[in-house]
Amino acid sequence: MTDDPEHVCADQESISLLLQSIPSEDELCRICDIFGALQSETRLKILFLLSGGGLCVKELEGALDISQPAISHSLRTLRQLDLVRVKKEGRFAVYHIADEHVHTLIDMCRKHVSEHE
Amino acid sequence: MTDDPEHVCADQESISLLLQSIPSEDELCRICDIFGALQSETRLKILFLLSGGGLCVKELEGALDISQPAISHSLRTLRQLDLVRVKKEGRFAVYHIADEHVHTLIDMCRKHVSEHE
DNA sequence: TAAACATATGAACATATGTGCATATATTTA
DNA sequence: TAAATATATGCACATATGTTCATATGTTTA
Repeated sequence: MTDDPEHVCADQESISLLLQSIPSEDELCRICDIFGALQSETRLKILFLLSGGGLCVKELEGALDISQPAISHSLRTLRQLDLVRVKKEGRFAVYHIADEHVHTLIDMCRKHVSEHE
Repeated sequence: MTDDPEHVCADQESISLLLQSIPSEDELCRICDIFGALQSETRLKILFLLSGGGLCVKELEGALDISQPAISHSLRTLRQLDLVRVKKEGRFAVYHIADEHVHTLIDMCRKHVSEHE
């Protein structure tokens, strides 16, 4: 015998209702892609570095022990999802965090890290 | 001729300094894994559904057009990263969002979605 | 205009990941 | 204890992803 009352499954109607409250396939897909882009040490490092201010590819190359093409590929991924933006300055391509959303996300990560001792 | 002053690359010292401000490899790895878990329509749907309250596997199965084993696999992934937790209630395994961090994350997604019209 | 520099891209390969199927485990009910 | 129910797991396969190498593009300087 158990103290806990047994769980009562919701009927199909309530479940259908629940389903309506979640984002559409399209929206989920987009969210997915964004998280996918963040599932990469390289791209996370880039975002953390850029969160301090704009940097060109050369600087990122100096900071990260990763080849230039690999960095460019990562930047493209981040660019395509509008997580970073480029501005051409002379011969350099200066990348920066796209907007406050992304800044918030990075801050969130920092907090998460610091809270886990 | 251009109005913009050309970008000036930071020297290696400043770059080394920048590097110190980003999370350690270990922490990055953990963040990576979390985002990795979120890069899945199935797992995102599960999280959105659970954000309304605890649900057992059976209910998730009724809501999602996905096989029971696939759902269990997804739940395991989420469990291992402590994004969801289980509580056994009789013969049911009731899953719920692990903590406020995760709730915040899901809310963030909802906001993101609603702000992009 | 040639050379040097900064960045981007494409193809290819190795590895990671998700899903289905079969099946194992655990709990409850008869 | 047998049968039914609820969930978990292992394996295998198809697909997705990241990285490297070679090379293309674009910009500046000599």
